[in-house]
Parts: sequence; C-alpha cells; structure tokens
Amino acid sequence: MDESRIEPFRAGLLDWAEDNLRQFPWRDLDASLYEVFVAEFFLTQTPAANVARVYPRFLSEFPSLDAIRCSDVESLVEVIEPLGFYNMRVEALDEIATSYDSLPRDADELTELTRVGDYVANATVCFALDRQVPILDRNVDRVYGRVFGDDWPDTKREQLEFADKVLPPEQARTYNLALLDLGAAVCTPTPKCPECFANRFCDYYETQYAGVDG
DNA sequence: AATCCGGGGAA
DNA sequence: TTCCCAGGATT
Repeated sequence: MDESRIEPFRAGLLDWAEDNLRQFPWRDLDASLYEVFVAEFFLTQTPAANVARVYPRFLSEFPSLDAIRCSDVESLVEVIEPLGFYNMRVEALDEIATSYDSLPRDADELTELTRVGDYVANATVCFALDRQVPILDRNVDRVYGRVFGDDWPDTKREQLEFADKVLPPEQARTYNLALLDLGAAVCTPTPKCPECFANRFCDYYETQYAGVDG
C-alpha cells in the first residue's frame, strides 16, 4: 500500500499539537490512572465541556474506587446525573468498585471491567501511563478514513493494526490527544479542510472536498 | 462480523 | 416523535 502519507501526517499532526491541544484537568501530566480512567469513562458519548463541569466535584467526592465502594448509589447518581446515561454509568462504576481494589495498569485487563471497551482501555493507559498504544473512536476513524482514503481498512482489527503502525515512536500520548482534537475541531463531520495542515496530501481533500459552498 | 442496546440530541 | 449516533455488549 501507499505509505507516503504517513510520515507527513505524523509530522504535521505533532506540529499542529504544539499550539492546538485542548487543556483539561484529566490531561494534566500528573493525573492519576484513576483520574484519567474516570474522565475517559465519562467522555464516551458525552462532550468534553459537559464532563468538565462535573469532573472536579466527582473527584472530590469520589477520589478513589474505595470512595465509590463506600458510598451509596444515590450520592453517585446526584453527581453523575448531569452527564446523562447515569443509570448505566452508576451501575458500572458500582460494579467496578466492588470488583477491584485498584485499577489494572494494563489495557487488556481494563477491558474486563464493566462497560470498558477498547477505546476507554487504550485511552486510559496511553494518557495516564504513556503507553504506546493506538486509540480508535469515531473521530480517529473519520480522520484516518479521509486522509488515507482506500488505505484505511474496514475492519476494526485491521484499523488497530494500521493505527499502531502510524503511531510516532515514543510520542503516542501527544499524537493521540492531537488526533482527537483534530477530529473535534477541524476534521469534523463537515470538515474545515482549508485550515487543515493535511490538505496538501489528504485523500479526501484531493478527491472529494468541494469547498465551503459545496 | 453483525446486530443490539440505552438514552441524549437534532431534525 | 422519529431518526441518528458512539461506544460497549451480545450473539
């Protein structure tokens, strides 16, 4: 396959990251495994701005799995409710806290927790522990699907292989954060190609982008 | 791999 | 009110 886009995309994204990464408390370099996990767990199907509103209070009331285990369901609901999906979330957190003394530091083991799939598991160990693993969510799928066109595979297994291959050595954390932010700010469902660093080699821009007027 | 799921948000 | 959606769970 044609790999000529990989290196310019890597370099371009890392360069873009220097000025464009969003700052959130869960992105602090000293955020704990638990703190990052809680954030990623909440961030599925929920806008970051929404999570940011609830996050500080959640951590102050439930600073650990122990704290969740020792609290009653009603107090969990009260804090999580504004996020939506609070039934599922409270149930899952409750189950996790009663099943684990502490969180596993391994993505595959994290996957065994209730309602924790590949995305939350990989994002957690990448962002909290700087593990060199790929993340794959709707944003990543959209960005890679556009930039790499037909080279971006269809199945999840192959996509993870591809995403792993594209990871820049030792910079997975910054790179993956940038990937999410590019998908959130530029490579949106209706993309803002003119302002994208990748438009010089992006398959979508070359073949399908028709400009802001359609 | 395909389908289902719960619930939030937009059409 | 219907449709769409993102990620996980299920089969």
